[in-house]
Amino acid sequence: MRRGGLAVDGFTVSTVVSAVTGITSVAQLHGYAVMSGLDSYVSVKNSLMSGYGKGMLLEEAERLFADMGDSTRTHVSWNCIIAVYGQHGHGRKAMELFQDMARRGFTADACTLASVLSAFATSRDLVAGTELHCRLIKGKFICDPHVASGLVDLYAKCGSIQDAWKSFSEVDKPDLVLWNTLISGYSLHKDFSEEALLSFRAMQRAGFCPDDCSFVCVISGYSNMSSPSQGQQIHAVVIKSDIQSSHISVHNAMITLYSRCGKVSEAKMLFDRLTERNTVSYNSIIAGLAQHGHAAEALKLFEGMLNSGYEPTGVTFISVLSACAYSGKVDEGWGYFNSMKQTYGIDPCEEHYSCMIDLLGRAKKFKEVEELIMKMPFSLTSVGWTPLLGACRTHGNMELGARAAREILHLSPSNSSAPVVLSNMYASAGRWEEAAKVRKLMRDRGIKKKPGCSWIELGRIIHVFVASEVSHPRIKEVYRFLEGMSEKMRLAGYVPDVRWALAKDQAAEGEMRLRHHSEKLAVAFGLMNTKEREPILVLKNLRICGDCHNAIKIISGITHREITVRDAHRFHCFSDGSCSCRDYW
DNA sequence: GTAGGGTTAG
Repeated sequence: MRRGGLAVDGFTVSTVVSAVTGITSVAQLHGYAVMSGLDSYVSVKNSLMSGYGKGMLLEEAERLFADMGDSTRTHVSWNCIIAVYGQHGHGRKAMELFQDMARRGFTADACTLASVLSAFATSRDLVAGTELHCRLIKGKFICDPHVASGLVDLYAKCGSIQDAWKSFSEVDKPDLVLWNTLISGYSLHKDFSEEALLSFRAMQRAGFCPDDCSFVCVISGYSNMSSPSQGQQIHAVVIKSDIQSSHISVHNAMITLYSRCGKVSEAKMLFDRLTERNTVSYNSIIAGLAQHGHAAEALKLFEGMLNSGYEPTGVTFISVLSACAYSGKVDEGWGYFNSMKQTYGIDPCEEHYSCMIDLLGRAKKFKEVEELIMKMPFSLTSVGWTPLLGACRTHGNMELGARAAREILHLSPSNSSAPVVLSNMYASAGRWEEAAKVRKLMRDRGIKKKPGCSWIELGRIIHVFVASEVSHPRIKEVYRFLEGMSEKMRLAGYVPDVRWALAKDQAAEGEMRLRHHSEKLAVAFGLMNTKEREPILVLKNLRICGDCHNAIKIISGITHREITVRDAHRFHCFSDGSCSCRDYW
């Protein structure tokens, strides 16, 4: 351009700067602007501020803004710095500037509000966000798609999905991004996966052509549904849409979708075929492999990732540490945990500590767990206490388990799984009175146990089984089938483990209850209704019970079937009488 | 010249 003899003005530099996201380029352009005197243009300063913000260099942006002073600033300068604070998750700071701006006589526009709201969404600040929303209700701004998407995003990320929908419905003509925000909001909530799909279709009916982001959002909604046939269906839609070749994030979402549907080998194939990868691609496949118990492969891939020059992130380490936890690799886990800070400059957050607690707890190293908790730079929330409680149950550490359960109940009083686990622990140790006390506490507080349910998809129909419930139309056949198999199971070494029966049952009654566990019913139904040797997949909302785990191992041996059960934590792949988790879970 | 949505874990 310069060689062609055309003048480079402030506007050109602004345009170029805003098109550049890499920080080195922004710094270079900044240098160029200073040298050529173009930095006297406000528009250039504004764009440089945005450029620095996108490059996560908050201080540089702040310096530019401070140097400008009130005489140079325009309302766009204010909008830019507010957006930068939003990108860094500083909601309250964005709000302060928003108020400051008004005090100094600058008028806020839709652009300003969209940025402030997005800042609150990023910082999950429902209180401040709602306050701002209330002040907007009388005005025209809530009908602006940019402002509305800030509201939808805020409410969805803070868990108020109904309010997200309300904010969406205020807008007469939603644009593509607003639709995507709604779909993404639904996809964040497991119970609203169906709505994510419905919105995706509604958006198409409204005449919009989904972009890469729409696909990413709807695919992550599908991932929560864990329905293999629907997973394949959306893959077909992606391929047909022709969007797939160019968008790495769509592929990454598909990798997760296949993993969560129990098809980790398909996920791996997809990953292997990628011509372009990024850190998230690695994070996705490492997570998938870890959840399926392929710890060695996950860790090998992690090493491959490092060798190929990809920088791991905090999320990478969550998968890596959970791979170690699932496979009992204590020393390796410590090595990776320590390398986070030392080698990669990543400060471990509570999730990482929680993985370490899980790793050490499963390995029965409770002393090390307590030391780690003492050394932590913050106090544990239920995120960390939950795996510890699980480990205490596995190893029968009643005292520490009771403490963990108390802490969880204190921190999140409506948590229903902690008291159930605790009362089961007491019950399996024969401490019935204490078990009953916990049950009473649950009743008093109105805490209800989440019913265990398992489901299996056959011919695109999802069959749901709830423990001890007889609502499935063919439930009698299922019981007959299990009855018919019980002798073979006994001969193969199955002994019912009544420690997993709830409450104060007599042994015989406990055994009956075990037989009614939802995962056994779903597995039996699968075996009855599929061809010989056909693998089956069962999904469960809670963790698989120890007795079912043992029973399904034996069933896989006597029926020569590959049976995969995905519970709330991970996948168990049973075949020839053993499980991919090697009984370490 | 400035603004809104996305993938990964638990």
